[in-house]
Amino acid sequence: MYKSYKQLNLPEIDQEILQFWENEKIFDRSIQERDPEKTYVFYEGPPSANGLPGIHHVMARAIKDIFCRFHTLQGERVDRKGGWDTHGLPIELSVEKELGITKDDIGKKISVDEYNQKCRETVMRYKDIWDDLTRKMGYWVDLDNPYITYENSYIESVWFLLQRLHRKGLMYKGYTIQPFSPAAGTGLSSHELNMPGAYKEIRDTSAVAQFKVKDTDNEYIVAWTTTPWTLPSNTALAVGKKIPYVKVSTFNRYTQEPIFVTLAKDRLNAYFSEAKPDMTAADAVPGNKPYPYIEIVAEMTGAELAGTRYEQLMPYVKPEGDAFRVIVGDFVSTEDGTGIVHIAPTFGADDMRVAKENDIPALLVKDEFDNPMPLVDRQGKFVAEVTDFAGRYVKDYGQKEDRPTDVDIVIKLKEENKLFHSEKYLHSYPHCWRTDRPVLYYPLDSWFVRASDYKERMSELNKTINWKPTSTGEGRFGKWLENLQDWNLSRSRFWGIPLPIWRTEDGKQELCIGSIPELTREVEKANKALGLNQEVPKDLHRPYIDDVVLVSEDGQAMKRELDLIDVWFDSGSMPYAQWGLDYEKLAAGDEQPFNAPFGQSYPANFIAEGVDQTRGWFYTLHAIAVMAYDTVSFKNVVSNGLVLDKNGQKMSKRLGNAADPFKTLEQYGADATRWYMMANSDPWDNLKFDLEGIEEVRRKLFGTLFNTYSFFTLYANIDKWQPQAGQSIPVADRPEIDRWVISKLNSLSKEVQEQFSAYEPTRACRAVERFVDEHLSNWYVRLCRRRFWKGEMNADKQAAYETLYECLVTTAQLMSPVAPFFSDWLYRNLTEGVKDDAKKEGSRLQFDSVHLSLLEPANESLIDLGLEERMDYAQRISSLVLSIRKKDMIRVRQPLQKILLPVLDAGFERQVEEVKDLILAEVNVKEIAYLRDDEEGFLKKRIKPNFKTLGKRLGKNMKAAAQAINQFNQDDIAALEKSGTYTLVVGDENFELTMEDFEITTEDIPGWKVATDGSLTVALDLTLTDLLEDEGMARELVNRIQNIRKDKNFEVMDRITVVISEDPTIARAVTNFGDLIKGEVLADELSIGTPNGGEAIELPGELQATIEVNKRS
RNA sequence: GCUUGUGUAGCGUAAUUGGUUAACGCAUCCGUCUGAUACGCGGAAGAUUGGUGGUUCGAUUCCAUCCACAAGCACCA
Repeated sequence: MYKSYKQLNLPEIDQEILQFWENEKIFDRSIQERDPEKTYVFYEGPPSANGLPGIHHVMARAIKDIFCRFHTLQGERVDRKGGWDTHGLPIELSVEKELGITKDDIGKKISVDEYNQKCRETVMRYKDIWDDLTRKMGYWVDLDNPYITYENSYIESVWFLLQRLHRKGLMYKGYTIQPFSPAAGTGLSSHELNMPGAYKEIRDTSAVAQFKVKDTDNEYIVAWTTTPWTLPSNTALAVGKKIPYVKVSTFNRYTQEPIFVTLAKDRLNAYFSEAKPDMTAADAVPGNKPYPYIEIVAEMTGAELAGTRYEQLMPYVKPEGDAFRVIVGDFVSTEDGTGIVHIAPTFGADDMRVAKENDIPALLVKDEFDNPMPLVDRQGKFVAEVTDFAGRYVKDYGQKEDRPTDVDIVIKLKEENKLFHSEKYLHSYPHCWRTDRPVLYYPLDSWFVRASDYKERMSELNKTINWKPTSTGEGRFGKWLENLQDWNLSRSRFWGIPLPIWRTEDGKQELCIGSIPELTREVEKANKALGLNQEVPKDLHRPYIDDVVLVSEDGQAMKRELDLIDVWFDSGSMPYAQWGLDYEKLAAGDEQPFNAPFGQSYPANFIAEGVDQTRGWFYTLHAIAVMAYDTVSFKNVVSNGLVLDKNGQKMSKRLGNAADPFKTLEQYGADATRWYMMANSDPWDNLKFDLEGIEEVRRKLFGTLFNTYSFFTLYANIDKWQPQAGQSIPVADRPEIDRWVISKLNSLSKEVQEQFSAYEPTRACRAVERFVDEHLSNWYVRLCRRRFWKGEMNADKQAAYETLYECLVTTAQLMSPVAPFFSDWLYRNLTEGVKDDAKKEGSRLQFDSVHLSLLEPANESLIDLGLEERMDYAQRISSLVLSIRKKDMIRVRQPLQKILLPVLDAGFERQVEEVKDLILAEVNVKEIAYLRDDEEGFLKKRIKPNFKTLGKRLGKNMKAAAQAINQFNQDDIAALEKSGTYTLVVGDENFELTMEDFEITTEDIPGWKVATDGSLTVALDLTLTDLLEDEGMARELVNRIQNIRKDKNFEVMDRITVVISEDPTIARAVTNFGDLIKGEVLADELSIGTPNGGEAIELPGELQATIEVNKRS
């Protein structure tokens, strides 16, 4: 017996199947039972269990799950090691928030030890919730043996990779400009700068300073800045190579002295009102108002201007090198300012870069340890050397001063005839999210990976990766690689992987450690040399590792560089670090000394994450693989889009529009949710997540399939039908419609397998939807219903059962990657009773779960495109007939005599003839007649040019040709059809056209009711004879009696007796079609008489009658 | 600001890669069928394919430009 259910309950199925999977260890078996030689490698990008999972995680993980399951289905072995990302800023932040401390307090209020302990506890806080989601959504990943990035074995593997890069000379310590918060005393990551609210609109004092050209009396180059405090550090001016500049004569508005100023021609109007040759000093007014200039005395391009030397603006400190030159910068624009940019290499990233390119020195002083430092210290104060402003904060850091330093600098410039213009300027400027104080761009020491050295190689190898969608790989990722900068590895934090570099005091000797054994050796060496008694710490994190002192070759003590590494390096190392180091291989000098099964699991066949990982995980995986081993680390990558709310807004807790993944799964089930996400749109498009869409999927796909299954079980249980090996009817011997649906099924199987192989889940899902709804349920089952419930078991019935059964089993397999629960439920219900036998025979029904089954390639020999075509005709012709009936209000139960079909071509008639019976039964018509063209002029035809074939040949004559062809009359068309060729004359050119250059359709059959669909035309004979009317009435009676049976809750197989009240029309119908009625409603007796009670019914023609239906005892 | 992507009926998506009635589903309205299916079927209404220009005999499709949305990267004088 097949299990039958009252109604579909997907969440209940989830529960049941989950239990089953766990009890029978199905996930484990789905890996263990596969050939270890045939692997499909998948990498799990580690989530952080520090935050709660959202609905977008369901999306991302559904994608991962689908392709892993699909490849399992194809017989491959897909190991799926889970992982946890345990380091990083968000974790530190949540710990600090909880403890109510700031970074400053670490080491003071709380020891680093305690702090890190707290991080370690916090990081797995939501692990249980994550595991719960993983389980409930049906994501199969190994959670029992995950890699965890804070474990020693992981850390030392990362060290090994770092050491490998170090040995290749790819790591260096350098000075770069980074966002820095003086108030908090820490550098900030771009992540922190992009926190909401970090950029604020503020009003700054801006200045246009006058830089005096060397060896002139009063010629100046003017440059604008919104940060006057950087002016003492100026060492160059940048211009645009092709930008035109002008030198104009005028007066200084503050000193009234005559001056010449150079600025971009495009910016002239920003500072001057007009040319006024008779201008006097009195015309130069203070304030913001532009005033005139006398005249343009010279014009030049930036390229010509470059090389000009000028005097230092604020000569507090002398530079070491060739400074104070005009140089060319690619970033210079004329959008605002003067088109000339003031360069202070210590306080701007562009500045530093362009200065380096032009050998411009930075302005530096020596700190107390004789190390170079900029003119502003780490607290944001000017150094002593900047005498006028020494000790003053450059920005507002809570000091109580009369005036901001910027204003005093401007005043000083004004007095010295060095200021051309000043005004308050409103702009957005980054602030430290913690202290709310402005950020400075400040040069900091950092460790870098020379990623830019591998720029070309990374691009090259990237081209071998299959990106979904390609635009992300070529565009977003490709462009990023083209402009690759060195990777800043340093993070001055506490909870993360420590940089394994030890240096001597002078920084001249350094050692990069690549494993715990190596560290042990070095510690022993140091102990001996320095007389210490150190041990390798049990935990490689700070602060323990900071205490380790190593020794250089010449006996100097070496201390660890205090930085941690960027957490992105952690996750990018997972292909190697998830397995840990194999010390034997390491000792043997293996270049890839990682534990098994590293060799079989590198590189990955497939990874998937959100697009936001393009420059995150996708990049770090790629960069590390290319730099360390000159390979790709993944061959296929799917980057999914965002999950937005149904209005296209980003989901956020704040807006309250975030969908709760648990509620969604609980209410709709995992399968409907997953299916909706895949079928609705390509996963790389943003998804407008709408619960109604899930409901629709539940109804249309799962509901339909459930009903199809219910239908099958209803009759299969009555007939006690089960598939039996060796007894099945060869497909070739089955009826047309069976062969058709089997053909469709194999076409589907082919399509679905192709699409999944090509990482196109949406296309695969839509193909399944179409098959289930349009073909299986609403054509095959609908037309075959009678075969299941009519009569005794015979070959035809047997064929019907087998066909439907095969369709259901294959469909379960095909949909199983996306809908793992329902498909398993379906597969198991179908195979439960036959599994034992199937095991003996080794058939595909033998498996304990659909996820252990093997999906065979589509059987192409069963695909019959001709058959599919004629069934398509049948569907369309039926639909057309029904539409004519509808138009003329003739109900389907009323039989009609004849359908008339104009013959399109010889093949058409043959095709339709094969499916004639199906059409006639479906639309309740007695016969089909074909109209050939013998009777000229009977059919009214329409002709259209075939643009596809003609367009190429005719080119611009196409328009004239189309016009000529559209004007063909019926005789022209007939002549063309007879000869098969036509000579088209356009202008003085002749074109020989053949039949395929035209599309001829039948437009009308005079005297008949006609409907058309594309090239198909159907006419219907609406004449009603008495006999037809009687049969129509008989069918009405069948319908009423069936309804009564149903109302009375009779069993499907119950026999009945029927008495109908007297009426001449009814009597005639009963006389002529009594046997038909009896057969349909399973009546042993049918009579006209006086019903004893019974049901009152209405019949067409406003006929009233009473029918008495009784069960036969 | 730069880069990338998206824009088709109220909503969600198609369109054989440049070929002529722009398709499907949901929702709405009207009608209808059913002994698996409150499901199906039939019909109606609903679109200047974001705007403008261009290439072409022909553009939803190619190009340019603008607009809107989203993301990424910058944010700097």
